[in-house]
Amino acid sequence: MLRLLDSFTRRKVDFVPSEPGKVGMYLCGPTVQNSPHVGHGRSAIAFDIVRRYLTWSGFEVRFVRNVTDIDDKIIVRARECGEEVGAFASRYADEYNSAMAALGVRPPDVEPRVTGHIPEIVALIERLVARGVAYAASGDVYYSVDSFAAYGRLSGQSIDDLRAGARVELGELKQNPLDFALWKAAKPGEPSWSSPWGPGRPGWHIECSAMALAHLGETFDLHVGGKDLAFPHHENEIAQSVGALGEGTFARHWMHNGFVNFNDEKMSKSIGNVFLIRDLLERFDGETLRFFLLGTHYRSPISFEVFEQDGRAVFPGLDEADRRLEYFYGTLARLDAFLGEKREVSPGPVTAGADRLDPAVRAAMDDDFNTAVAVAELGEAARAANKLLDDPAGVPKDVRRRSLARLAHDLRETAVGALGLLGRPPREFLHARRARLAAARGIVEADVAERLTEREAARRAREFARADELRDALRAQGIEIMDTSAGPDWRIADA
RNA sequence: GGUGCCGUAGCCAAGCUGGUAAGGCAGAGGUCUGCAAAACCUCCAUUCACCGGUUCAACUCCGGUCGGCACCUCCA
Repeated sequence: MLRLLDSFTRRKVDFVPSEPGKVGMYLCGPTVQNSPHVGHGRSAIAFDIVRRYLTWSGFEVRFVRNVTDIDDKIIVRARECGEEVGAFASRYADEYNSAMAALGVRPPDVEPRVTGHIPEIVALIERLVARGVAYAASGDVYYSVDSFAAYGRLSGQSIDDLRAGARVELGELKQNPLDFALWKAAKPGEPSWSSPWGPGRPGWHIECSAMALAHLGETFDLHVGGKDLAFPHHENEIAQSVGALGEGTFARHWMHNGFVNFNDEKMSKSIGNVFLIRDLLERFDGETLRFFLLGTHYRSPISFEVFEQDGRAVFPGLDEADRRLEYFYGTLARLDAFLGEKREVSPGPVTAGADRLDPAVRAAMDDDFNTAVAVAELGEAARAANKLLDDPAGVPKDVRRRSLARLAHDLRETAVGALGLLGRPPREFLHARRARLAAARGIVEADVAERLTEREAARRAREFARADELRDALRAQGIEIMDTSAGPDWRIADA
């Protein structure tokens, strides 16, 4: 039974979708006004995992992730760039999607855009006005938080608490400083759509209500997003949706992911400690970033440590993740080499531990998507595989082969199904990694191959002194030679 | 001021509907190897910021203290 921590009730609950076997899920996607940073990646990956695991568990998931392609900042930024708003937003939406693809995030089933849902938004606002929970003022429309008794429940605050801390100056149009805009009257030169209140555009929160309702219906199972969206964004979404449709509508459960912190402080554009995904991708494989992020539970803050060494940024966590991924893919490569073409798992007994990965990963994921434990289980399985590969003593041949086939199969199956990891041919990852590290150190791969051949000749002639000399020379460059039964191979030594 | 989160070995990080500390990195020793590397094996927290309380039993529950972070304004 899958259990998840519902951030609305702050309790772990059994997850039972309203319609058996089917799940409707909404994630607040990006406001496309800038290049995506690690925090965007974490959120996208965290919920990609939720979606993947639900799907892998047999649910039919309808996953909606919107693109907010019109808002104040987009207008300002587009103007700064001298670009037309629509083209500007599209450009960043494309960048977002390609960055997420590099992180192994699968595209949503539906990717609605705000500008494609103006009629739905206007209709929802009209409904709120008709119900008396929203009011028009000089071409704007505001939501009256006082009309919604449950306002603040998601974020655990009362209207009074919020009002006390509100830093917003009381705009004369708002009846309560906490009231928020559903519709904003157009200022000269801004993109606008016609509405019963005159030309304008949607406020920040209404679009998610409208698009979620449009694509998932009046009630759906999961609404997810970053912790920072809980207030006011998600709070307002609830107010709008329940305000328009009544009690018991909208999201049944809420999930929020934690932040990525930089040296223990939240990444923030104003502090200037934001790490762009595209910059990190120049140095690390997208899968490495994903692996690193999955090492921490989605609700916990991730400390993204960075320090400078020899004038160059060093990311210890990413380096470690990269090395670990090399281990996993290396294990898969060994398994593939052993199994050859016959990789199917035959029925019959396997060694102790060779069949525990699948249930262990499911148990971990069933407990509020504990990816850290799932990854640890992957490690246990890889170790068991390597051990059996290294030391066949005492294990009947057929049992050994079957166990290794099972391990190879489950390693991939669970890693891909639950975590979106280890889905590539091992050689591809291994060679890409080596090439990347080699390039960073100015090592020419062809030169290494040449020296390796030279050393092999020396070894064959049993001129070990000469062979060792060549190896030491390569090691001085940070290259490690690995003599295997299939001939010499090499890797970049760990820093 | 209001609200919420966090503090587990040198570092990263699970566990927290109570029953006696997963995993990874680093480190030490070992197996394998012509020598190595990789891989594998063994060791590495009598203790979970601190102080009280509840309990037969607390890292896990309650109260308090200290320290850190976040939200209340745009933010994944």
